[in-house]
Amino acid sequence: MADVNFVPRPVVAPAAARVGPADSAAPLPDLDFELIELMFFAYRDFVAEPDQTLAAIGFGRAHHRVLHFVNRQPGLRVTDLLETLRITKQSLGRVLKQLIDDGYVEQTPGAVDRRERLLAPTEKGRRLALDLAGRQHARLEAALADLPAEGRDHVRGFLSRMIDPAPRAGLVALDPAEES
Amino acid sequence: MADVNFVPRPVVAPAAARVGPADSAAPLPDLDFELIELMFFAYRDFVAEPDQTLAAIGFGRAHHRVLHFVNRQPGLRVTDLLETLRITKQSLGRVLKQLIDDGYVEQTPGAVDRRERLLAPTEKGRRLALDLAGRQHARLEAALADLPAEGRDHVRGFLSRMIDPAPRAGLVALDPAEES
DNA sequence: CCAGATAAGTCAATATGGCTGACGTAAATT
DNA sequence: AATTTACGTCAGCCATATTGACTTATCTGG
Repeated sequence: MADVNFVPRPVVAPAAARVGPADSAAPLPDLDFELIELMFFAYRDFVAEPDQTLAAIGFGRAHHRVLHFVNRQPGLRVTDLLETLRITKQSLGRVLKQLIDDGYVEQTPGAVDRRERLLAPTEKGRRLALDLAGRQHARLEAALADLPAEGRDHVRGFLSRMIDPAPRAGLVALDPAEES
Repeated sequence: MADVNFVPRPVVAPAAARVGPADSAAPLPDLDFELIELMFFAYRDFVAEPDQTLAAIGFGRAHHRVLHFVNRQPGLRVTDLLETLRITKQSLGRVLKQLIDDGYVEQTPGAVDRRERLLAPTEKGRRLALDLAGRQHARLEAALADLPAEGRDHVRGFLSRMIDPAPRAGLVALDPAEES
């Protein structure tokens, strides 16, 4: 067990067999390199399919992320999106403009605060977002299919705990020296 | 259950509460958006820490990947690395050159095939690779800590099955029409 | 032994998606 | 009335990826 389905790399040959003296016998620390690599390969293949679909219509991964969250939370503000994605206004501006110009996302002024531009997917945008999400969902489902019921919760819990807690917006300003 | 530790987004307000008419009641297909987002946030935070360390010495994520696999399989060839990372020779070239120039990676001509340049980390390279891997390992361990013994296997199996099978190098040339 | 394949490196151009810094404008808040 | 906030935009920089073309050294099969 432990390397259940591990196929990613070419694994051409033991590699170390090609070097002569490089067998430096330094006791490698007990790190789970394999799990680290699983994260890398899993994420890479997780986004590969959407990437292809997007490339065909002149979009990239950045457009996907924006469209995804706009579709998930219609009516969200630009600022919300910036915080969610943790990118700058300028970076967002570029891709958002394209999404709007190409008719995937709509902007409407906020009803209560008219400075806000609330974002929502158009029907076209919703279709694309759901198409992309559908592929990713299918892949996730396939990977979860063999697991027992608790397995799904384990995976979900694991991923949740890999996430840094959201930076508490207001409360950070306190200088530790000020504590006295 | 199901949203065990889900904290990522700012979640400023229900969002839909700000739009008036946008409640288009279209029956959203039954996709696990939350899990899709967990993948996104988990991976983002998984690489964030290494990214910071690397930025301090003028390296980026690309250097991390190269150094990681060189450290993992000392003596591997440039070609192996290209296949593992699925990038082009030119992309690799730039990054690899920097790693060599800065003394993190060494090249030695293959003993049997002298065209090959076998890659191995220097002591300095090994230290950096292990430092980065150590942080990622710690984060993974923390996320796995709460799980029961089988939980770890579930996570591992899930990630493994998220990976596309390696393209069988030689066997692809067969045109289906040629089958007859 | 030589022709051709292979391993690696390199030059040049291009695209994407991040970033900083500096401004501008409209609307809300104090 | 002054300030802050939400958003947009111009300009430039950097990292990382791409394609295409070419060179050099070396290995391998006929």
